[in-house]
Amino acid sequence: MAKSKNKNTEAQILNAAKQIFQTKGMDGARMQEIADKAGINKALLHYYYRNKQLLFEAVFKNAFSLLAPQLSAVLNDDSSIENKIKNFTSNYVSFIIKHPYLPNFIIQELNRNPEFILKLKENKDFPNLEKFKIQLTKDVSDGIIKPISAEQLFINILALNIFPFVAKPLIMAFTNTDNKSYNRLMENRKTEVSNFIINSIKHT
Amino acid sequence: MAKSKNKNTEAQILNAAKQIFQTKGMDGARMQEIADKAGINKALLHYYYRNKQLLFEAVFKNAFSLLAPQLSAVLNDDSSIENKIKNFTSNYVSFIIKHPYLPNFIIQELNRNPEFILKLKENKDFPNLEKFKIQLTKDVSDGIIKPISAEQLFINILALNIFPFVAKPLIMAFTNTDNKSYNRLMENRKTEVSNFIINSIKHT
DNA sequence: GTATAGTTTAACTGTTTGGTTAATCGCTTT
DNA sequence: AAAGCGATTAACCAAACAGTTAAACTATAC
Repeated sequence: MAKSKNKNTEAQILNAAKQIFQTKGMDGARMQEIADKAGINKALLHYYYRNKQLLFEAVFKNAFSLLAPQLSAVLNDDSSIENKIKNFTSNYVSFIIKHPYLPNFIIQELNRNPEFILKLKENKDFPNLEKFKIQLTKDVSDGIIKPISAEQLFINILALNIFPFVAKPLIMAFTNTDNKSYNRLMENRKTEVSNFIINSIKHT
Repeated sequence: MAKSKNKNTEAQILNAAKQIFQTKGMDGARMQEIADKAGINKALLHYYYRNKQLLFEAVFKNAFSLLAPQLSAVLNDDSSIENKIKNFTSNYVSFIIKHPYLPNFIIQELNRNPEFILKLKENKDFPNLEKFKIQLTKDVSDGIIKPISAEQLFINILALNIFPFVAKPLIMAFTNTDNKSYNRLMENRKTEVSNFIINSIKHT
């Protein structure tokens, strides 16, 4: 079984590392805990991934490669701005439910080490605003959409969708909600948020 | 000089701890590094604050006590909803410039330890939505503002204002901006964001 | 069946880290 | 001037930690 276990253990390690790193961060994670969660010896971690930093980077890149396509969808598909916003908003909530710790993990670790994103930017799949910018400029000059820069609109879309999950404990406290009703709030946002954005930018 | 230095060192420690904890987080911070930054011996940290956890809590509570009044302003002053949004949005950007690491620090540490907010909720100054809710309900039934729940609107206000600072490295990469032009973007948001919100919710 | 090569482990190492201790310093009081 | 006391330090300690090593295990090739 040894050789067939090969790929299996490697994936098991990555999966365990994902759980630990995404909840505790690079500094809070312990190699021993990852090994325990993967059900293997600690030395085996170093056999597959040479050290903590490399294991972390594998997890981080993997996480980012899940998030990036979600964003690229808003920026590069061929539908109208209005539809892009609608689709992204409803899809993103579903996406997050599958990967609840992901956005916070990425944001937290990028703040700890901002140079890290330079490596990611070299990738050709890295989200790019150009197409979105052209489309928006056209819609604005056509009078479909009120004047707004692509950067500001993009920031607003990200903010309204991502922030409620990143700041979940804080917002739960302010709004006095438990987990169940918070999830209901988030479920409502699938349509609330896109209406909110479109209301704001669409010419009447 | 010893007794006069008393209050001075305690504040120096808290200040150094603030800088280290807010940039590196609880797990990434080192007691030695805090001592060095405060210009004192490591044992003196334990003399004033018994251990790392208590020193951290002092820093955290201090940070939260700066943020809370900013939020309470939106919720409890007597101006119109429109003015609240305008004021908060422009004030918040100025506030952040003075305390750039603060929102991220609070969000990050609350995610690491969500039970921590329970202690804070006991405080009577803890931001409360009740007044805001009543005001909004009235404005909605008076036809001044389009139907929206207080929770959703409050989340939107926080998201649009706070997220760009929390996710700064990520957004800088997506929008291809350096520090200078990012700050310009943020400066523009002082008016952009409040217009964006008011456009969306105000009845025409 | 045994040599080979990749996989896995137990045990170990060196260093970092939070925290302690006992001594010293310097001001104030008497 | 010396006793008293809070503030400060150097030196130390035990635990936790990332990483290493050398041996054992297991499937396959010959």
